[in-house]
Amino acid sequence: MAQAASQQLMEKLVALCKRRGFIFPSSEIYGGINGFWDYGPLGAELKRNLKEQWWLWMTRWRDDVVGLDATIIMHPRIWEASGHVATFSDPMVDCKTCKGRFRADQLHETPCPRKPSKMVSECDGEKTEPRPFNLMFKTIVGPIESEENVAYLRPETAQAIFAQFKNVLETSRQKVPFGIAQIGKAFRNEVTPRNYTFRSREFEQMELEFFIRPDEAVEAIYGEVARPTGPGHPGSPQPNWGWQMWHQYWVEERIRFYESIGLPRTTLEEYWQRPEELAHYARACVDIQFKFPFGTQELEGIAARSDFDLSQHQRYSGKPMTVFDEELRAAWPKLPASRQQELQERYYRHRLGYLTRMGEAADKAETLARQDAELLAKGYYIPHVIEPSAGVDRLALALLCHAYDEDQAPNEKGELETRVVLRLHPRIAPVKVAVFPLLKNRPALVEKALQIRDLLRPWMNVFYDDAGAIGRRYRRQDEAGTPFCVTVDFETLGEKGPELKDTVTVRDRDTMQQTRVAIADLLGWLQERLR
RNA sequence: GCGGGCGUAGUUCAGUGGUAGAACGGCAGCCUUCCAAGCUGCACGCGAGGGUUCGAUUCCCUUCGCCCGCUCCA
Repeated sequence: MAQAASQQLMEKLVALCKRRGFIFPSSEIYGGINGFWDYGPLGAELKRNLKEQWWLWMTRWRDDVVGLDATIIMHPRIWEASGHVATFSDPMVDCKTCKGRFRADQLHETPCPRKPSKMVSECDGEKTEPRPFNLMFKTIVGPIESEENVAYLRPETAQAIFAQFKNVLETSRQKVPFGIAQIGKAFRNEVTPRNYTFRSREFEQMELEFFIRPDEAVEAIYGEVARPTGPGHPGSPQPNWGWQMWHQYWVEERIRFYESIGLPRTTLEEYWQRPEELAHYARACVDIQFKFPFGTQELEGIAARSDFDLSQHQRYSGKPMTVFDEELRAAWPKLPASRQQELQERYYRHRLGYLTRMGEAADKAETLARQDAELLAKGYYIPHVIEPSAGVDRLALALLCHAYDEDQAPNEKGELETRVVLRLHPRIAPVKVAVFPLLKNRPALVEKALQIRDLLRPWMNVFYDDAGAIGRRYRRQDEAGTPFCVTVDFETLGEKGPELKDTVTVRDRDTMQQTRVAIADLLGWLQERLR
């Protein structure tokens, strides 16, 4: 029953998005293309506002984060370093009998789902040939279609940040801890795009890579590392924070962001990945999930990625990804020898573990890890990373799902009718204010309304409408999620007495209440409520 | 990728081997002194391709897309 209701809600939402111009199927006149969606006039505004809010929140309003806008196609070696070529392109075998799909190189180690006593390689299910299974979109750079010209559309925006880490560090006058933020398209050849726009093949990400000192460096400088003492926001960043504090800080910051654009905490769930679920390089990962009608699903992942990413690029590119930390350099010689040794040993073990997992030969791994530990004592390290990574499209979908509402409103005859209203937060509403003349066939009303449109237009997205009855125009804006409608009536013109001259009615989307506001105060009145 | 269901107007639906209608919506005009009013008119569709047929939206095949379940999900 609940399932049927949620399905109905999604169907209504999809119809509304189509009808009002939020979201269309891509290439619809040719029958559409699976996993691709376009944003119409209202959707484009919504998404733009969403990204704008994120950008303000994550970079402009902070001193310690800067932006980046990198290319979608990058050097293919980036995806070898990141691990995407390996994990995204295993040849797979499908079993037509049990419908299972298996990695071709693991058939001898994977039990058959039907007869677990046998391995897949020895069961009698009918299997396909191994087929390459690449979740990255491939393309050719340059006109020659040859293997060495193959490149990929990025499956995530993050790697560009790591690849440009050194350039940004050197030009931005930032010091660790600091972050690099980026918004951009990413592409994944998903097996099954599903749930409307939730899992699309072309999508947009908003990612922050926040670079922090390794705990050993914090400890060397400040004596000890501050760790979380309980749940909740830990307050303003402190220099002695270790990775756990930073991770918790970003989880809480991100939730505050969602609250600021109209997703209350009650609509969200935190999912802390269990140790066995974590990627091998991750120390922790929290998914911020939204309770979609089709299930509770991830909006954003906040991962503590250790120094894995920059380390990989250091190994693959041969360029050092270390930073020099003057405070660490100054603090180190003042430490007792035993402390130095203990910190170096811990750092060494961490580096050795990483290098070994990445397949370096034991003796080489030991040499490299020893070098890293020596560098630490001189003030050099590879920064660790906290990565809050959000999907723009699924967030837009979450906002639409949360905003969709139906209530009862009286029509002209006083009968109750169902009113569809998108209760979007004013910050992200595509249209901030609609301006109407009460009647279209009175030139004085129209003229005044157009003046008000022009008055507000430099400051916000305004929509002017004079077609049909006023009630109909209100309802149209309700479906678009417009928080305020301004109507110019005969009072505005001074026909009902001088005291209401040059005032307008402002109608509130959610309460349908009307307020009389002087035109002179209108801009300020609205801006206060749109902030 | 597998199995099942479904594709008719912007939306929700009806219908037929002789090339389609309703409601709501949209646009234009008239009207309308605050919540989808009224009148008049207009526009828009059988997902695509192929086959059978004198003729296909209807039957057949292919394909694309959507929904559900499974699978997958760095």
